[in-house]
Amino acid sequence: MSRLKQITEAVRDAGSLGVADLASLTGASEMTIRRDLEVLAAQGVLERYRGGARSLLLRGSEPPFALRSDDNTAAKRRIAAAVAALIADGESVVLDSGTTCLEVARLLHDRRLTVMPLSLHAVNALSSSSTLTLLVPGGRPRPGELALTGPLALASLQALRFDTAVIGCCGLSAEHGLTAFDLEDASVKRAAITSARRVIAAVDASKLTRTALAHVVPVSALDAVVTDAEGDDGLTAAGVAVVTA
Amino acid sequence: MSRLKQITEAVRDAGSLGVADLASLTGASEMTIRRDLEVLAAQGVLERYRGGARSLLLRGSEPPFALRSDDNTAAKRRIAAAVAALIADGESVVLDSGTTCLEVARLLHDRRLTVMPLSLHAVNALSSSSTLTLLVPGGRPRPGELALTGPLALASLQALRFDTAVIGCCGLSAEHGLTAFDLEDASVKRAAITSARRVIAAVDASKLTRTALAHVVPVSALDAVVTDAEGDDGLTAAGVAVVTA
DNA sequence: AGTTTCGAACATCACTGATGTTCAATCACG
DNA sequence: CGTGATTGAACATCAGTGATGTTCGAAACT
Repeated sequence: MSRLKQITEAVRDAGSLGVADLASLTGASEMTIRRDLEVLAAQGVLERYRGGARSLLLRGSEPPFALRSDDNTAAKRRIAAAVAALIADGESVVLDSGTTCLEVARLLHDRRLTVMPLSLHAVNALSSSSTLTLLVPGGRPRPGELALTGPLALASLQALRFDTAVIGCCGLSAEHGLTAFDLEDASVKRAAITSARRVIAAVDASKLTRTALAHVVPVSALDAVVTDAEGDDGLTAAGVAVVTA
Repeated sequence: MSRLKQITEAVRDAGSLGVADLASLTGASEMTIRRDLEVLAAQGVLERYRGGARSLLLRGSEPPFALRSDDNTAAKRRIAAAVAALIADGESVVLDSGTTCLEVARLLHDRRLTVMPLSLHAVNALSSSSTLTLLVPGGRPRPGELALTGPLALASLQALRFDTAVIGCCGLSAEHGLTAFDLEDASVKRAAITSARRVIAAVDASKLTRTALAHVVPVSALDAVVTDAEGDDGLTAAGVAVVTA
């Protein structure tokens, strides 16, 4: 686990912690801890005060992109590979924001497809491809996440029709459907789903036990769920094809 | 001058050249030349054949972004600084693609503004800013240049009104107005100009003696031209404020 | 006023990317 | 079909960059 994440979690669990505590916890020097706190404060994870820092992470909010991106990479890669295998050459694909979908983007780099990613991270991963047609939606990028949101993003999606939408999420259950932490994200996801003929949700196991604030769609709107979990949680019963990566 | 540019120009001037020639010209090993040719071929600058490469650069086309970006940086920085000084805090700005405008973007990073850049390079330069409101237009990024074009870009621009447009170009003269190499770019520039109350053109000296294929607007559509050249070329007579950086 | 904390500046180190060298495989041409 | 030139993969080397630690003067609490 990276030191940044270690600090984030220690501060979150304790509410607030001193620089010296964090230094002895991580084994790094106090100067390094201060530099880390500066980075995390810039990301909005915590707030510094003289001598330490206090957490700003609320329950129900999401840790920032940079800290999630190397979480569980193995599972994400497997899920992404399974998703990529479901996509046929020549298709047009809208690709959601989030770390799992970013892995999907990397796998699509040399494919022959039309892709519209909903986050600038994925746009950057794909912008050097010479084989695929890249479409950028408009919008206001959310800091850190770089997910495109707002009326421009919705308008871009409404103007187009895709063969497939690949959607990530923060929570998924047969009961509560697909949920997201951010309200704006939720409406973008919904617009993406509406614009696509087929909807694939890419969901790692941890999301299947979680429900987030914003409801996006019921599971009946999904055609397939790709996950690394064993349990099914009633998804098949709801008429969704579950693919285990 | 970078070795890549040296190779590009030597091949362009000779039509085609051998690997050994390029190695002795640049002082690098043949292996390095081969790797360079691979890069340049991927950018569409030239075409490789066994033993050498032949140029693909047509007269009237533009060398790729990566080769222009560290050309004349001093002049670009000065122009960019003068442009940034013309923009007041709180304004909304649409920022054209191109290397000069990318320098402007870097200077706007910590300002309090609303900015919509028309190229992904500038988007990336600004996406880490916490002070400004960043808007991304939709569109299809042109390879290399990463300038956003097409109906989505036009729609994004038509949906908004800006205080200021900062426009780069490939050619500018009192007689032929503002011109660009790429037709799609030209319509995006025109849409940006139409959506803005005030139009500033950022133009280095080399552009003032050049005219490109696509006509964008006459000089009368410009409010100010920021340049590093001494000569005026009849711009002032056409009613444009000329700022010499 | 005294003590603690902070951050700028420099030193150090690991790592990445660029370049060169070697050599087996491939290609073009006679 | 053979021969010599050309290519690119693999490894070695080196410089530049980024991360970390140390020091020390300045700033902030008590």
